[in-house]
Amino acid sequence: MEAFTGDSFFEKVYDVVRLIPSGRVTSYGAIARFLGSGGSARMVGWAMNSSHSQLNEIPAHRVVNRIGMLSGKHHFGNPDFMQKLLENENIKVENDQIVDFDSVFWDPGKELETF
DNA sequence: TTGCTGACCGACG
DNA sequence: CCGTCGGCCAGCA
Repeated sequence: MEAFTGDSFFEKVYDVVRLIPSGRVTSYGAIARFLGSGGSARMVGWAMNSSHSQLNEIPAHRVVNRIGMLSGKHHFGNPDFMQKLLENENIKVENDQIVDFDSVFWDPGKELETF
């Protein structure tokens, strides 16, 4: 995948997040592990925090923690905005948690295993 | 330059 | 089962 030409860890994260198809979600740890950083899942979240800085729109609402909880909803300006976006993609959210998370989970390492 | 913080995760008791 | 702790690394005061 020549798409992953990002020099920094952040740009790689942005690339992966952008590749998340509509109606699917992934976790910070999955992205971190896919990038080979393993335990640096926090950096993925931090990259999301800086994602507003990017000119490209980052679908950060498709990135949640490993249990499918909308841990970062408070960073979307309005807490309900993230859930709204997910519901707009046929992803059910209940009590700040994605319903049937296992079905909508998108693993970069699995979907992009050719990498 | 040093040190604290953070949208996480896994291990341990 | 549930609370706690360490590690990961880039920004910022």
